Amino acid sequence: MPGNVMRIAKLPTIQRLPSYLRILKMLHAEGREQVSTTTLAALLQLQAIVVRKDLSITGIVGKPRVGYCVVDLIRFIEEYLDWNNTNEAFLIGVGHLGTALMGYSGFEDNGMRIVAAFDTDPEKVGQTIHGKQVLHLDKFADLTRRMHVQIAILTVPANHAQKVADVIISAGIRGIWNFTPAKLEVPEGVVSQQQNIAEGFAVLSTRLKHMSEGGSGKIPEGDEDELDEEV
Amino acid sequence: MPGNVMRIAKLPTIQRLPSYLRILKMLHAEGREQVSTTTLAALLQLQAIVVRKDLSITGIVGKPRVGYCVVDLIRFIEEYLDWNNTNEAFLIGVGHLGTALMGYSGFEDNGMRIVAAFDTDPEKVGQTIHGKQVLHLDKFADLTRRMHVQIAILTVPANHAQKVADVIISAGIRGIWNFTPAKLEVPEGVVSQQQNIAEGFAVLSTRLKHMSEGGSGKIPEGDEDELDEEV
DNA sequence: TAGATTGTTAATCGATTAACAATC
DNA sequence: TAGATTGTTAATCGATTAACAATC
Repeated sequence: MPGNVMRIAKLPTIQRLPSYLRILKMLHAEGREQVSTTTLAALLQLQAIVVRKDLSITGIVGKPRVGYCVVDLIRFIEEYLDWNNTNEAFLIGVGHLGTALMGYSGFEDNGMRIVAAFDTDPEKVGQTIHGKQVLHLDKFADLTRRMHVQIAILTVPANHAQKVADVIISAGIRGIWNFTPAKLEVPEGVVSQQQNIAEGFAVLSTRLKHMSEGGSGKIPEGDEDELDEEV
Repeated sequence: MPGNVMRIAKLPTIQRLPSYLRILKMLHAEGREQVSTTTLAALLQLQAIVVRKDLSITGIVGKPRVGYCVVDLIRFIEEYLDWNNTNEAFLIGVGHLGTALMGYSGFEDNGMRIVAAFDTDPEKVGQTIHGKQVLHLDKFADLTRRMHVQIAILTVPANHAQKVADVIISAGIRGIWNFTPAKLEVPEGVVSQQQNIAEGFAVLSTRLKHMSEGGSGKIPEGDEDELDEEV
């Protein structure tokens, strides 16, 4: 019984919220004060009804014939996602990907900031990368407690992922953004969210394949019986 | 009418296939010859019935009481995803993320290989990163045609994404793996797949928030009426 | 006012889960 | 044989889409 696979209601909605936020901030920068779901939908290649349903979960109230107040909408979405006050995060594993994430400036828009990184490699420990110190993993527990950091970004090799996860969880980490392909087992009360880039490529490959075969990238409904492979 | 938002049947299944593949390759490396959905499900924190349904779309046939032949299953999944013959890809935009992806060795398991990278920055053009040449974007069209490359990985700044996409599409690219937050407009016959890391963090944030509020990270069903925010 | 847009309720669609016969 | 597992059909669940009254 896989009990720690948590279900979250309205998952697709939550996943779409960041793109609304991004567009809204762009509109706000352009001086736009009101926006309708029709406009948002066009910009994001969605149906207007989807946008309306999505926004409603934040509790925002719009004006018929006008739409929504852009700044209010930004505030409601940020509050819903808990992105209104910046969450501090530690990154563990300063490889290529870890280094790239340390230099990614976009996290500030997601209410998150990497404040330090950890590794065990003596070559990396002591360096400063993108303005952030790389510390030895031995110092993780102490710093996590002193700085009350709750979120960790995991960019270690897959075969070390569980071991490192156990360490950082016992140090007090409550949420792990897992960039490794390893499935983590975490205790009750700890959230692990996997960022699986292979997923995305699987969808791309399949759509490309079916496009060249079938025609339009859409997989036909009932006729997947042919199979030129014998066992 | 957002016509280029393509629908693909069984999207969740396709997204799960890479994790089966990863586990199966591990089991194969350990010398395991047969595997049941019960075992796979336990390793991936899924329900056995989900695994069974997922695997069935590849056309694999199992043996009651035994399970599936590991190597056959690997072959069927790879064939379904079109990962059996290595697809060559170009990467555009040699920033932090682009560099990290160029050094990522895991793509070979996904039937994909980055063969060269492109940029317009004179400082970057001419370099060799992780054994791959960085060429000027001017050479993209010529090389794409000569090498018959169909897939591009887009890691340019978001505000250049559409412009660069137009260039590479006219050069013959058929599939774009888009790592920018910008929504791309692509013509009929071209597939654009967005890799949106903010999505993942939105889910993590929301689960963390509701865990500390509600209790177990599961969002309650019908009582999201309270809202301590007045307009 | 006329009409675009919101917000809600109902209908549809697809994915997950349950049930169970078939199989080795 | 007994029983674990497959594969299929049916039931449930949730998300998307459609319809439409309310509103400014």
